[in-house]
Amino acid sequence: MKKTDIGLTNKKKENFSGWYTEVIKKAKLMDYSSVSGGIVILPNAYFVWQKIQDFLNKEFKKIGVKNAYFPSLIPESLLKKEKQHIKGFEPEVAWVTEAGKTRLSERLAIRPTSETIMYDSFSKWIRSYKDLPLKINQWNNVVRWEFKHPIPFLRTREFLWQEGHSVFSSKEEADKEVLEIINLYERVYNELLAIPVLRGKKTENEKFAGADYTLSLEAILPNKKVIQAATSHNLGQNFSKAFDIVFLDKNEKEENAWQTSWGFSTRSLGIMIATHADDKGMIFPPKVAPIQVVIIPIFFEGYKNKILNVAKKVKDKLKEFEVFVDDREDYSAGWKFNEWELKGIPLRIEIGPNEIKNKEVLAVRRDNLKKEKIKISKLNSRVKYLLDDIQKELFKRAKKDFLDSIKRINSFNEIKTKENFVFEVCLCNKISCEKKVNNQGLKVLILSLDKNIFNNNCFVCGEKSSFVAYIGKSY
RNA sequence: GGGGCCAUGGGGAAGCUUGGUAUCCUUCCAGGUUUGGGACCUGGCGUCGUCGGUUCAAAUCCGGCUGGCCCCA
Repeated sequence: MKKTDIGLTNKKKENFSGWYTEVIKKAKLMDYSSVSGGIVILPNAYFVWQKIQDFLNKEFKKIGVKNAYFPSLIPESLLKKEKQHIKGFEPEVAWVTEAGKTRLSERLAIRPTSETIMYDSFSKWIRSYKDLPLKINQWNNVVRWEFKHPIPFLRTREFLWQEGHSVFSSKEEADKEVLEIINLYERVYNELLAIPVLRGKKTENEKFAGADYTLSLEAILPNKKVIQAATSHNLGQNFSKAFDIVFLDKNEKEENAWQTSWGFSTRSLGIMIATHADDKGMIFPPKVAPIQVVIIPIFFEGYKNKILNVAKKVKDKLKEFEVFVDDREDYSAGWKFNEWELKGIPLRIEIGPNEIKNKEVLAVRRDNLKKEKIKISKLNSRVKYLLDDIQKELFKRAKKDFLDSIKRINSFNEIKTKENFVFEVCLCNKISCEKKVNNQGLKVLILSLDKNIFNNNCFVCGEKSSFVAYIGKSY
């Protein structure tokens, strides 16, 4: 076979969108459906989504968030109750107008987000301060009919997410929660997906329609475009006024409740793929890999059964990991190596006659293709170490690209006036500064900016501190 | 919002200008020899996104629709 036929035809650095599409198709992460902007999320990608769900559900439980489910159709009258909200979403709402041959008396929106339908219920449920706080989350799909061309995972007209909605009796509690949630989302990116993100606040033009303010995470794609990675909104009393969510406080006084809403979507899968995959194909961070270790028996005449037996034993030793034995006999070993590299499995273990002789296996890591012989007696602990190390290495690599990108974006010199902002990053110690990656990158950015334009007060603590914003080219 | 490109078997391409019933690579299926970086032999499946028009005849020409991609605001 010709060398050019091996692996991907597009290069990550030369043709990002061609490369991205090729990776997700060939690694079997998604398939196109016959609805424009609607994709099929295939099992390998959906596995990652389930890992994210597991993580978030566990954390939600700790802070008293409960899962529930609300209808996907929202009556027009409800959707229009909060003025800023409908103004922001109206252009991209899809409507149901008929059932069978009957025209509906009121058209129904397919939810672009669920504030309105949920808060209609909340107003019935909440009577007293004793009913608060109320924290409800739902895992669902939403439809936002964007007219920009869809990009699998990154911009689709239907996507999966979780949307959390909390109601509090004071502004302070709401302020505290939006920050707490954005920190939680950052942990999903850092700890599970091994992706660095910037944390900050959206500008007035970019904030959620109907919110007082929006905190967000922004990631940077390999093509240097900035992309919103998750958001957490403080809704103030805007919706509680529109939906009449009132409670009696301890002094028997009626008061409007304070609300927040926050979401994390399957766009994160696209950011993960774009960040870690390379010119050989996908690379899964080990913590979310559908298969963490693939075992490839190398068959030789007379050794077949022996090798299969050892492969089985090795698999049993690695019970705590997701392991797959590729014992297909009609594919050559080389073919399998390439296929599993394309699919992004973090660690490959080869077992052949040499290994059997020496009671060891040959391990090859996907991130740098380094090979290493491991004694079978030490297998479990070494595999654990290697998977951890791959996770760390991917994060380290992503951070390096992240900083390079920030320098590049900075050099674009597109930021001239405050009106161009989409996003502000606070350098206040209380929020972002424990992350060295943010510090370093932003220092570079800030040096070349006009400090008179960019100085501001911290949006959380109110102290004088520097804000930085960039537009780059955002998705 | 404005402009451009593309659609041929599971994947990738040629054929289209000048209409004559489709070719190559790969995959897939069956059998056999193989397996340490995409093995080989033999045989086999598969019909031009979709709807309509022109024509004796359409992958090819014309129009609508659907889907995909890119660039600029």
